Amino acid sequence: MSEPTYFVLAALLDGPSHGYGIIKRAEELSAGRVRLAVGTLYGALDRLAGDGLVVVDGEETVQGRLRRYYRLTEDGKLAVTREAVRMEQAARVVTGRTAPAAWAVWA
Amino acid sequence: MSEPTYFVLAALLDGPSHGYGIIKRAEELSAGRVRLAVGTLYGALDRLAGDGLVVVDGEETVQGRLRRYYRLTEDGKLAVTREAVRMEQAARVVTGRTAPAAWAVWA
DNA sequence: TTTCAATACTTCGTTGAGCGATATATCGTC
DNA sequence: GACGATATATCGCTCAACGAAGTATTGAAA
Repeated sequence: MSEPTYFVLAALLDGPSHGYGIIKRAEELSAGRVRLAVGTLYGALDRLAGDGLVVVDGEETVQGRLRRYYRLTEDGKLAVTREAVRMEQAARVVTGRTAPAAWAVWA
Repeated sequence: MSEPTYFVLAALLDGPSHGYGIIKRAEELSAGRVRLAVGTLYGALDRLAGDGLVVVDGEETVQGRLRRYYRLTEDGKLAVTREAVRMEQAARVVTGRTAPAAWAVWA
């Protein structure tokens, strides 16, 4: 899973959100580092919906603008959690050079 | 940086290695999870060499088989370390849900 | 008043990484 | 003699990322 896709899922952990809201939330969560391009976002949402990791959770019109809400499925929560663990382990390969094989015990 | 590329660099932290050795080392480091496809490996090495993150460190013929050694540059070491920190922070967004903004203080 | 930034979704086209497949070659084992 | 491990080169496909352009509303600033 790529970083943009990961942050789309992570942004939805706080509850359903719409496209633009996800972009803003991902930027917050990453301290400004991850700025999802619109093409990336909507492409990722379509893919994730196809994979059953998110579902459309209704639409709403606010001040003349359409909002389409997306919600994490249970599969989606599992996937993003597994991905976080995977990244943590991968990071430790480099950051934990003094005891590089420590995490491998539980893997 | 993608996971395959990251593990190519990580495999070289122990010292210079050749293509096939990198594949095996990456598999070890990831507890068997990361199996670099040959096309991925040599493509990544070319790219990384072009970016100055690795350099060719001599060739050797062992039992009739050519070995081309690659070595991490200082830039490469920096890049893989930065990448590890980035992944750790990204992982914490999900795993550290009880105090999600904790790391943002130092970021 | 009109222009600009923010909000909000759609779609197109390009780029490039990942990767399977194929080719070539040696060596040891079964 | 066939197969698996070791070892590199290269082609071509697929798909994610992403910039860009299009459409549309609202509010603030100039």
